[in-house]
Amino acid sequence: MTSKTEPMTDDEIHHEIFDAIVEGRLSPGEKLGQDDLGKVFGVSKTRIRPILHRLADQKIVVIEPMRGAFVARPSVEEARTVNAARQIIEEGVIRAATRLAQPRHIRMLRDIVAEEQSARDRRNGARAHRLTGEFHCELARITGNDVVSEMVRELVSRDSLVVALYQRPASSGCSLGGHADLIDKIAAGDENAAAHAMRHHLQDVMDSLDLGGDRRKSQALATAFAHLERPD
Amino acid sequence: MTSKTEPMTDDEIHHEIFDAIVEGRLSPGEKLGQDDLGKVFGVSKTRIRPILHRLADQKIVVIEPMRGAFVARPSVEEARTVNAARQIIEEGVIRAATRLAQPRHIRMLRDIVAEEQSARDRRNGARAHRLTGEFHCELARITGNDVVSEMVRELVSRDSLVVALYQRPASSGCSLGGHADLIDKIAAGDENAAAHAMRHHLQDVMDSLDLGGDRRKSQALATAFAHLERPD
DNA sequence: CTTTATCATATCGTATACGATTATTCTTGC
DNA sequence: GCAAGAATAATCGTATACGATATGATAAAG
Repeated sequence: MTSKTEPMTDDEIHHEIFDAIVEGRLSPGEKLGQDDLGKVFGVSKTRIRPILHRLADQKIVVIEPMRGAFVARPSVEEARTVNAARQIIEEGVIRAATRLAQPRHIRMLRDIVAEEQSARDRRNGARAHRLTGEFHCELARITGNDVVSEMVRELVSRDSLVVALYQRPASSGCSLGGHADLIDKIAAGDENAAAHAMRHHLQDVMDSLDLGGDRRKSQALATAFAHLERPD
Repeated sequence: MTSKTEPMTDDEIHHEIFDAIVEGRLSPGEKLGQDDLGKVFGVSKTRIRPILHRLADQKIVVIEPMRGAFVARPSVEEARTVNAARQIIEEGVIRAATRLAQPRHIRMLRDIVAEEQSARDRRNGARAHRLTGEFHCELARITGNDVVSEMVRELVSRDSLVVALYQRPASSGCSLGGHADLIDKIAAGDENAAAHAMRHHLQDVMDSLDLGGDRRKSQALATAFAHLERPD
């Protein structure tokens, strides 16, 4: 299996690492050694390096020069920025989706929410979280525009790291009603209401996080010890 | 100067090639040989390759396996998709910008339009085109959100290639009124009007292009038979 | 016993070298 | 004379090798 003969393509390796990060198999801050990854996939560093850089472009990996690559640990400020970006971008998306939505799209979205609910009932937080992201991606797909879908996908994946870092222990079911509400507004064809609901939904998600905590002390000592005011 | 001692960073090389493409110094379809670029920047292929892949991720370069990298030559379908994406994304952007715009922002936008007009009067099409893109980027910057700015920047750069390929010879001054109109709507604080104007402005830009023609074919043939004759 | 300086190790970043694939050119047959 | 096939040249993709830099340990000084 993982012994010898694997002509694994770059995209496959990328996708493998990408999923491992977004699905939480790799925790924020974890080191991603080039040689280690090369051994895992049976290739040399030469092919790993560009992939890590690509992941760094997607902001789910951080490369510290001469130190190595690590799973990104988004700062509180970055978390807020990504969420704000989603509020701006996805407002346009849901408006377009509302204009274009057809019955089958509505059904698909409702199916996802149902699965999401089911996963939560089973205490399967990982799956529920994945479906939450998928909901927004499928919503973007209604536009029929691959460029838009890809951008939303990128934003959602970055948000995955944010919730992985800052989610409150017992707050996994907060955004459920939000999605159902969005679907209702879309089904009703009320563009303004849908846009409004989307902004508030995303804001709710952000408010449900435990920002301002000392969660990221280990990462950015600069901010953790900002009160010391060390003169440069 | 360009002889020996240049510790040029990867980002600098990337930015150099990026600008050369967006500003039209490198035409769509042009080959980007790894060894050639390496010689130009005084480094080895090893550092060029990841940069080309990064440009490929940004969709302004195409990498054909075992063939090499070329400046992207977006198809008509891709051109339409990118424009449609801009209509969706930038609607959200201009709505946010309208909510947040302050007098200094309005002045900045007007300055850009003025420069744009000036460049057009001087028949400086290249500069005018660059300022057109900058207008949309600055508009995105009003949101104060780097993620949003970067996304708009990416879309605008892709559109640069589209107009480089499909722009009608004598249609360089079509979108001027559009920008001024957008500013008026923003200054008036009328979010819906601004969003509407943005969609139509981008649609106008698209309509002003010469799609559906055989521009793609003739360009390809032109380069293929460049050594034979000049039909121009 | 703490602190600082030095050394060893491990990992990253880059250049070079080699095999694989494609484009081009030349030859040969029709 | 033209077309098809083979050999050559050029370029891409990958692995290996080497130099540079940061981390951790060890030893010496206070």
